[in-house]
Amino acid sequence: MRHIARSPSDVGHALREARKAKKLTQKELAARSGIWQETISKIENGHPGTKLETLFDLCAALSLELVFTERSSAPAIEDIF
Amino acid sequence: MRHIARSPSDVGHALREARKAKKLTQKELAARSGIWQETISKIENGHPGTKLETLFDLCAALSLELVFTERSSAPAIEDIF
DNA sequence: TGTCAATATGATCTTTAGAGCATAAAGTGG
DNA sequence: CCACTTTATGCTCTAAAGATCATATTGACA
Repeated sequence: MRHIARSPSDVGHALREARKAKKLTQKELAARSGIWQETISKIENGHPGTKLETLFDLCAALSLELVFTERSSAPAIEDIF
Repeated sequence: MRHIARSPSDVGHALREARKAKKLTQKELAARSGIWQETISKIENGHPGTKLETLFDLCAALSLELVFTERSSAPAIEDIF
């Protein structure tokens, strides 16, 4: 799993893909992360204003990490391998 | 440039390193990103609650992108090459 | 060490995320 | 179709981010 994100809605997309890849429901992820299912739904759908703390709680529960890199010229939202 | 971030303060660290690598002052970055110098200072120092919108504004101004990946077992905060 | 740039801190104010709860809508399998 | 699960939406309330300005502190260097 590897997703490039350049906007909050990309983040929502990446989180949803990661969650699905691990076959978790929002409810299960909520239980693991401490973030409410309703909030997860909103984040996955790109609602504005998500805080970094919330993001990292979800990342931890999904065993994800964020890597900052120089911006590539490659296409944005899509998955890369 | 490549930084792993697993917490908001890692993000602050990564942003500061990226800004310095590009030889920009907080003031210059503020002008480019639309985020206030005071706010940049707080983010770099790990003040809580930074929003994704703010982060991406800074990333855009620094030509950075975020990549979500499976968590490695490698050491956390440090830079990797 | 004096000056100016760079960064940090601190206060106020406005806006809003997210908790928390209820419930609607959408999916899905029998 | 129906019942159940999953996801989305909507509400109120409270805590807090970030804009904004003012100022303190730190850092560079001539």
